[in-house]
Amino acid sequence: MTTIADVAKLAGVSVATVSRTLHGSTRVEPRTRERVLAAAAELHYVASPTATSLASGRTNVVAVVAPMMSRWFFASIVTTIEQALREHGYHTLLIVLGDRPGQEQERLQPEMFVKRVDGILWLNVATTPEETALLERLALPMVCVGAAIDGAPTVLIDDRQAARLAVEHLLGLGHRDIAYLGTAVQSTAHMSTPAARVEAFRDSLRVAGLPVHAEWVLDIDWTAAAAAAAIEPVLRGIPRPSAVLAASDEMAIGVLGTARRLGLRVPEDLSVIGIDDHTFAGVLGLSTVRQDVPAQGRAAVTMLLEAMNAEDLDGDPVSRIELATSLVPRDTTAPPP
Amino acid sequence: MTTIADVAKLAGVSVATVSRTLHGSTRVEPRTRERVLAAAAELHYVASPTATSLASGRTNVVAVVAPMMSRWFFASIVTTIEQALREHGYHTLLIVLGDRPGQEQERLQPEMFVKRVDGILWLNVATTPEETALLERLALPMVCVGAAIDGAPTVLIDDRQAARLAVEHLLGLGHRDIAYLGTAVQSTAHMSTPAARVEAFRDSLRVAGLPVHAEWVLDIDWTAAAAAAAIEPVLRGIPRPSAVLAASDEMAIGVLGTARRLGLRVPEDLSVIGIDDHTFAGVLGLSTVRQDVPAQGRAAVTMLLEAMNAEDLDGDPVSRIELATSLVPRDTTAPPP
DNA sequence: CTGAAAGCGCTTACAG
DNA sequence: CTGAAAGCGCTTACAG
Repeated sequence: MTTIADVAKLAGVSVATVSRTLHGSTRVEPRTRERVLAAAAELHYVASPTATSLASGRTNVVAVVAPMMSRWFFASIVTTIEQALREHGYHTLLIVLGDRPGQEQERLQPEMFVKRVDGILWLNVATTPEETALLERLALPMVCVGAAIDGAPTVLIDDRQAARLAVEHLLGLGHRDIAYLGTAVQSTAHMSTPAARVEAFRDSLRVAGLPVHAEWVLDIDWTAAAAAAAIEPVLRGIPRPSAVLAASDEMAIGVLGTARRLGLRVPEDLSVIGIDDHTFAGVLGLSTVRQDVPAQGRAAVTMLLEAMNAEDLDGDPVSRIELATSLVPRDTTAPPP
Repeated sequence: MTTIADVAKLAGVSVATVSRTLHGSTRVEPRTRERVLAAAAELHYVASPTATSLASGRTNVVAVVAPMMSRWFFASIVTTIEQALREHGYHTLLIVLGDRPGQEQERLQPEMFVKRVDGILWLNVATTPEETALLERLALPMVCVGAAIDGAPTVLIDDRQAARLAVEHLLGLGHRDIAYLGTAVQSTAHMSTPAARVEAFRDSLRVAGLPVHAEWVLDIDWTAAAAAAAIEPVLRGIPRPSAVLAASDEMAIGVLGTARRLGLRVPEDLSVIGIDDHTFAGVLGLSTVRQDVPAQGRAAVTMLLEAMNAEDLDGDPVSRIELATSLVPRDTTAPPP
């Protein structure tokens, strides 16, 4: 591999001058600058990031921590984040943690971060107290998306509004018997999204003077398969709900599947609405509440860049960005039978 | 941050001894070993990966290059890969390239890899000749999944078999008029999967003595939305196919959506089959041909680890792993009307 | 078994 | 504007 010394020799200057013309703040005489650039190009010189980091103290790497990639939200936001970071000269170290905190062994290791990354983007991962403590001890610039950790800046959507929009849509259609999928499970107990959505669901019914059917509020793990299984007894029951609100489109798709298997027509016999506006929502005609995932990713990156470039590492701006959501009615919701 | 010198001082030994007891091959006297370990623990010492890399020449980082994260295949395989790499002490640098080669600017930069990673996992990304040349110049250990690049080891599925299984399933049911979605688009022209699948489709019909309806073989970009749009005129046409084979489940889901909108019952009026066994396939009752994505990810990691640890960097084993697929008939395929 | 020292490839004050 | 030199925090022969 060619080093800075090779370039210096070919250009007939010192390594310091090479370093300066390549990134330096100081001025370099145009002619020597050209010589250096030519030599670097000729040798296909690429500075060793490892040496650069050691000397400069910055790694230009950001850790992106997600509980999984297989869910639409994470796949989408990671794509946006990786591109936004790259535009700003940062590389993305991906850490997929799994969504069950405190399993067999510690999921989070200091080695993942210490002196390896300049900052952390924490995506909707529930933490144990030990993990929170570790992150605090790390004292790295960090921005959370979805789940907030202690005093870290956070970007999220207005989860209460999202659920409220969905409920109000169903109420407006005339529904009174509404099932809900996706309360806070054990593994997400520390996260605000599941709790906020189900609370808003309950509140909206209450405001409308309607009862909440406790046995129709289901506590499952936010996958399509779990939703499909959990909703079956409810849809077979008598009476059964005339509408289902799923806290995510993936769960809503599971409900669609079960309705089809049971011979229930959607929306004639059953209305179904989700939250997300998943890639498949349009194609399947799924009514939903849309959240702008790329916007969340870009906002998080912007906030992290600010935090990493902040002079004083103490002055927590404790910023918080909350994005609005919007109703997208499609074909799976209609007045009750 | 605490350094190796801090640990050495606290333990009353030299930094060399600390380094040795922490990773060294050489023996260290049990008592000094204990002192060092205690000191390291007390100080929460974590070696600077940057300094370690510079001194040792290895980064313990692998670049994972994917065209996107938003497709099921990539989300799934990246999850597996990240975990497999971590188990072996490697970190994952994620690079999302976009699926259109040769856009505005070069997608691939030497800076992404040079002296930054020990190896590359190349996931199904079509390359331009310039990109291939760059990768060759890099001379890094590399394993490809899906798309093969020059002499690099590759893991893929038997694409011809996958398409054949699907066609034979439809033929067995009595279908003779079959549409096909997902031939090689411009952006995937250099990749073997799209071509292999459509060729196997054609061959299978030919073997059965059936004609291929050219206007029913559609060239789209492998998304559900594109499939939903492209299949519409075909399903509205007279005559129309009695079955659709989509080269991916995501496209098949798009077809399901359009069939529903047009009031076509599946499978009574139209059979639909995909390839993948996507997370949603079970829930939606989609017949498909299953590919084992985690197995592909694990195989790729194993091959890359071997390549990175190989003594002689020249002896290309040019290995190639081809995994079989299996038919998973569900509810969306039935005999033609 | 252990320490002193060179070296990995950069950056960055400090002189000039 | 440019160079010599120290320093970033490790690893690894080389002596002892």
